[in-house]
Amino acid sequence: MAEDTVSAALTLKDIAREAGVSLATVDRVLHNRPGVRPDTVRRVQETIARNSFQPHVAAAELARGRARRFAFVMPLGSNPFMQQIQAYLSEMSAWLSARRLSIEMVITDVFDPSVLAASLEELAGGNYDGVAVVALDHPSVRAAINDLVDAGGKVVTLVSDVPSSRRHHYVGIDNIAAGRTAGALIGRLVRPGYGSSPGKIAIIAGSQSLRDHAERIFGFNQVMASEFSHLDILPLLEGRDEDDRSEQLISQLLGEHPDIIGLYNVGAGTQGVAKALTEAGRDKQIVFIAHDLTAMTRKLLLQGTLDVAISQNPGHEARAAVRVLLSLARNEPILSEQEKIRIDILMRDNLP
Amino acid sequence: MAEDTVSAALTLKDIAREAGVSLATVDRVLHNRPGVRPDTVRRVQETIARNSFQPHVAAAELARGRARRFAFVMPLGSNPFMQQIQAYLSEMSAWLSARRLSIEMVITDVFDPSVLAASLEELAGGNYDGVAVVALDHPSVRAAINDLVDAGGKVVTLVSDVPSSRRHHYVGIDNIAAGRTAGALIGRLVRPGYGSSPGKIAIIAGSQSLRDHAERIFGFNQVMASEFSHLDILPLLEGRDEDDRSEQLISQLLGEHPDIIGLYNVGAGTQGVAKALTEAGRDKQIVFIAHDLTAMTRKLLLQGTLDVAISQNPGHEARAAVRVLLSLARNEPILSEQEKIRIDILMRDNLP
DNA sequence: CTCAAAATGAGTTGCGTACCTCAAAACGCC
DNA sequence: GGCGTTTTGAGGTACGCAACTCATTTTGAG
Repeated sequence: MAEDTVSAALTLKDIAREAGVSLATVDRVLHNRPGVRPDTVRRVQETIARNSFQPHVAAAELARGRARRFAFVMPLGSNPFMQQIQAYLSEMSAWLSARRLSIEMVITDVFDPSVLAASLEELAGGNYDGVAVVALDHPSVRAAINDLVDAGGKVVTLVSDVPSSRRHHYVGIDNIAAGRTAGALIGRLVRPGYGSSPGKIAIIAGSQSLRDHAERIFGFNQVMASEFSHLDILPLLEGRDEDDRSEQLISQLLGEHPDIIGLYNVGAGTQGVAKALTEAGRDKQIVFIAHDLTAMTRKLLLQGTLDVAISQNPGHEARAAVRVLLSLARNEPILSEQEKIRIDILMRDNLP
Repeated sequence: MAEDTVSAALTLKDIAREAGVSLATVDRVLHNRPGVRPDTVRRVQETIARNSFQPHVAAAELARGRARRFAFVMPLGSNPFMQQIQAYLSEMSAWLSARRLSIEMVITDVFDPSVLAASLEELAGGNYDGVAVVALDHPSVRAAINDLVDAGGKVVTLVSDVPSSRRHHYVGIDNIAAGRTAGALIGRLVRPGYGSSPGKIAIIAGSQSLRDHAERIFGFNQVMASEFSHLDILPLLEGRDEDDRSEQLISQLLGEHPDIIGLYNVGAGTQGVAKALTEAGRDKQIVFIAHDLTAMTRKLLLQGTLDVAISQNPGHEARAAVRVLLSLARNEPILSEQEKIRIDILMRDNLP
């Protein structure tokens, strides 16, 4: 009887007692505040580790008072994937407000390095606890990100990374692997040509100068060269992610090459490409692979025009970015397995 | 100046003032405690809704004092998928203890309805806040689940569902869709036979009486019949999820049928199946699809023996189960998009 | 040994909610 | 109008930690 070792959760007070110091000292150690001898710091940390003590997040959150503010820097325009991410962020509003978190959207031209860098520099004075940014990889953007980090904020790159910066985390996929996946699928799904040619593969992107597109193209070519070298890859077309232009380019290409058996659309403009395929009456013969799951690609998958959609889950990216920022702000470990974004292969039968 | 509408977060006190009642009454309404006139209840709820007030979860968590206890009822034996789920749960220990949550594992024979039901009934007296269970669909199990629910606990079925029970949530995949996905992939990846036959497809499962296996087989056959009727599906083999037995069955089958072009393993025993394929020297010619990502299936994918692994993410299932139980216990809404388990198509190039 | 600087102890306050008690007010019924 | 019951108000305590102040002790340099 009496006070037995009831395995009730330990508190800071218990740690203080066991380490033979006062609560104030434990607090100083826990928050890296100055004025504690290295020796004492070690003793306290050891006590914490020995008991695998974890501060009660609810208590910590309540005590700190002020709410946390995050900023999301997202691109202008009507990119459906980006809009989906924003929609999922809005969907979290109840979750966020119950935790006294606020998110501010900063819509800017992320494709202009100087504009993006300026937007980021502006945030540096805003006293944000964290920033998520769809980042273009450019020296001035890198510098702006590093400034944010130096100002004490946490920075997460979203969808598009700046590996050379000191950002804390990247939430997005490996686009080279995505391109490889597209290549492997095209190579394995196409049926050998009926005529003399073994079959040609067409590829269209928004622009080669977009980093994610370039990486996908690189991965795609890698696989085609090494594993499907018998297939004939046609020169890359650039559709600028526009439906009309893409449709026109593909229509013309289909006219010139009656022996196309596979088609990979690296970027947007899928609706235009699909239209060209359908109007040429060749949507069932040509294996068509594109990116992202939208209402439109879903429809195309169900009707068989599109064979595979390679996608990254926008909801997952939105939530992962928020969770990572929150964990970073709390100095909590990140569940890296949970936050890793996968390359989803979506076909008609495994549509979510 | 003066008190302007600073958009500081509202508190219960603000709600009480605005509704013209005391804190105690708001508290009674918020927790469905008796002793409040219906009229007043409505007025308070309207005030809460109008301001879209969300109680501060951290404060609520701190105030309630006692920690939450969850139980996970998992199967005996060495099923690697189940062991992965358990491993991911262990990995969350820091996350859990920082939130004063505890998880107790209850290992039992989930394939024996009476044993499973008994284990569940035992938990009903344990005063758990929530239970996650890998559930066999059987009347006595259903009754036990309903008892848990009646006792006030939250119940989540994991991996395997009991739709007819009053469980609050199911965390797992649609196995019919998984089977359909396997069928569509086999049908599209195989190369037409070289001889007279268009090619035969072999299928092996653990047992037809396992619900998840039966559902996958159903989905597989559905797709094969409707879309790939030119392919010849061989009679189902039952390998009891054992490597040795599966290897033997497949070896024999390969000997009898030189024109097999596709092979689908519905359950476990993938290592045995792969061995039979390799030893017959036909692993590169036959399209092989199996389930789940383990160290072994990963190796088989990389070396090309296995063409596709269809999987559900065990880490996601583990975390989703915990999060759903926690949200249910807090009477918080569930982010259903987040908790939905997807059917992953894994090939060599999109391995996580 | 002296003294200033560094390190530590002791204590307070507040965060927003849950949960409880007790008294007071309002209500419904006869 | 009186009575018992129901509803409401007012208030307190506790949860574990952050953040702060101020007094006291320890330390190291000269």
